Amino acid sequence: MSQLFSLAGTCSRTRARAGTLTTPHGSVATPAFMPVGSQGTVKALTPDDLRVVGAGMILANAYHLHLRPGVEIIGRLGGLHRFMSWDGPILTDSGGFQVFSLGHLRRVSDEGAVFRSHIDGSEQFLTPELAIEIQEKLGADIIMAFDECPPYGDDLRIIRESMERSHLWARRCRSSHRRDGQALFGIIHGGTSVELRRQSTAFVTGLDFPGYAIGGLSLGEPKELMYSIVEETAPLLPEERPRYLMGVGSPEDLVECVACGVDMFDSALPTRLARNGAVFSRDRRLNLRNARFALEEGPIDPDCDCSTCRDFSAAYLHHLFRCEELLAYRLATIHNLRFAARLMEQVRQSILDDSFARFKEAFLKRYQPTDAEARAEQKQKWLELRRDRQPLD
RNA sequence: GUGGGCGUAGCCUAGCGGUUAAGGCGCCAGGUUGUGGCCCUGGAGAUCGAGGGUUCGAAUCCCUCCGCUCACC
Repeated sequence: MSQLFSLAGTCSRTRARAGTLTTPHGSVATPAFMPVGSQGTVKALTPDDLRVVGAGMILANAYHLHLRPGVEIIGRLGGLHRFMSWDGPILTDSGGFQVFSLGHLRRVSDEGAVFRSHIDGSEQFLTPELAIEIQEKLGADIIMAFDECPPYGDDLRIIRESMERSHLWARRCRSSHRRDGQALFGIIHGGTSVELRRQSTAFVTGLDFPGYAIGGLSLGEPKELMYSIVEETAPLLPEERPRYLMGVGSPEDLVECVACGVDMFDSALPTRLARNGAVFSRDRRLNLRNARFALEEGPIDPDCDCSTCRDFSAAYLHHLFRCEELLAYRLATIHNLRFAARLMEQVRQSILDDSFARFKEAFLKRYQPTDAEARAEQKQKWLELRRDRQPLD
């Protein structure tokens, strides 16, 4: 397989990197945000829409597609790319996260996880080998190791046991993966413990994967805690391999974590928020359902170059959401994904110009993610937590 | 016209003698991070159709009126 990742530039004042991912279905400029399309569709959009908003790679999900329609069907229909008519790069998640978040967990052992389908309640058994087999049949360009994702708040002993199980599974994934032209990424675990993250990084990088993910974050921990773990973990990963932070995608998180040296991100947040009427703008997040938009003639973001902002007023989107019209989902999703893609483009350009540190400072100063009260609450939570956690690290 | 039923927040209802009238929808705001379009959390909003009476106490019981509705003429 040809070189998967190449560096194009680095920032002199932070750890930010710009690079290129090269896959059988095209190349992707990094840092990159990958929209989530679990069921073989980024909800409300067509592949043409995705190309227009500048989505490089998209993320599908082995768990969802295995339960429905099943990989046999997708295989007979020519694989996932052909099935969903998207000829760009695809990354599939193994389903580890879903087993532990969606499915009714029955039993987990070193062998694998027994759980109930969230669709029909049937009993399912997923092992590292099966997760790889499913992902090989789907045919994504990048696939993920099967891992365990313990909830935030578990104590250190449980996090360590879970991490060790993920390590065991990572080794089995590595040795059962056969398909050429498909890169298997290992996943670093260890919760919010810096020490466990170090151990996990040493173990997983020892298995020599073509790329590495930081998993088990963004599960309810305060943002500052997540940043500090990413800051400690990302630099330990091999410089010449791509680094993927799983499940992170708010604008401020993207900028913060690029600065720690992360190259790839995915998150349901931009698309999910869009379907609930929340959109990003240059200054802050907006809730289009708010009454104040009823007469707003301008676009939701005057700086945005997406088709939604070009053609429609905020007042019209407000109306569509009030009526629960289907077009609302599409227009808001187009905007949020364009916002994320454009943010990544600007970030990348500033890294290449070596002006990223200034860009980051200016962006974070202007962009207000949520309202002040909610942020203060988060900060308080973090301070209390830091007090309680002192003995652990 | 006669007899019955019903009038409780913008809408639909619960409460049928006992603190401060409850809930759903809607409305006003928050939240949402390896996606179920769901969901969660706050908030505002009611002279209980009007007037009179009984009672320590009435949305609740009685009387009159008004409005809606059904049946019979």
